[in-house]
Amino acid sequence: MQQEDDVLLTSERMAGSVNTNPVVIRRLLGQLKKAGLVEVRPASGGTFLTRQPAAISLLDVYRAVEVVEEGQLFSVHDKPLPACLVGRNIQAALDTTLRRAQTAMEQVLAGVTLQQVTTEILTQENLKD
Amino acid sequence: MQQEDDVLLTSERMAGSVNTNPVVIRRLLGQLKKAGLVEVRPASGGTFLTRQPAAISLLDVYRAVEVVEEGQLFSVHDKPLPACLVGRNIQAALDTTLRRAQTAMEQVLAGVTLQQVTTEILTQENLKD
DNA sequence: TACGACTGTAACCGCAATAGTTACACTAAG
DNA sequence: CTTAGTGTAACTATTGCGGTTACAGTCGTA
Repeated sequence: MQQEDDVLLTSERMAGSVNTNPVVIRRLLGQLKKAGLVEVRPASGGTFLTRQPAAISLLDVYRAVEVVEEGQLFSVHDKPLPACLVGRNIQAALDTTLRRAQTAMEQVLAGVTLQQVTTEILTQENLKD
Repeated sequence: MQQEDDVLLTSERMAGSVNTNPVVIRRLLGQLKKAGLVEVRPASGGTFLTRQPAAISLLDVYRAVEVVEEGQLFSVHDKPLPACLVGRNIQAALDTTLRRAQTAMEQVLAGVTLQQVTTEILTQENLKD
């Protein structure tokens, strides 16, 4: 994996590449690191994947940057009137459905790897013009 | 459908029931109306479903209040560097996958009706204590 | 061992989205 | 025509987040 011979991949370079600030990149990198997807060299820079791109799914990334808490893609009104029949039970009534919906979405992400995405990008490029 | 004999369902009542402001309710009702899900009596109040609860899916509601544009549950970085291979193509490369993920989620919502939800709520209530 | 390059993170600003609120014109049932 | 309720504009407050600055921590390297 480690591309030492390649050019050094610092947060600064990445930030420049997507028109943003290095700190934003480092924050994201921190999440990816916490999730064990990347390894970061503190001193003389450089970030590397800890696994083969074919072994990392979009769900891994999605979870890592926690677009949404493990819990709930959908969040439900959290201050219902206890006196209300609906307020008391709607959360539970909706819960399994919403959870299933979220899972269905995540399973699609789980089925696509970084490898596939990069391959796709290159394919796109060849089809240009 | 019309429950004339029942108590009048004004935005004020609904707001009180969920601890919010009548205007917030009216805004939501406006979206549901635009989607053709409800009918609202302008003068002496009252809101009614235009279809049987069994004929309204959670997806209908979800779409009506447009939690997310028809287009994209996921939005991708929109100002890529044209000079960058990845920037140029990642959107297209990810597009079909993300669309499939969103559709998978929506299909689950499409499979559940308001009827089922209300039934579920009542069931929950009976299981209490 | 000291230097320099880079990461990790706190702190702050600014912007956008949205709930909440007030106000008021519009509508229709009685 | 009166009155209760809707439709909507306008404003405020709050929240979340990208962007930015600043600086301490880390570690290859001379």
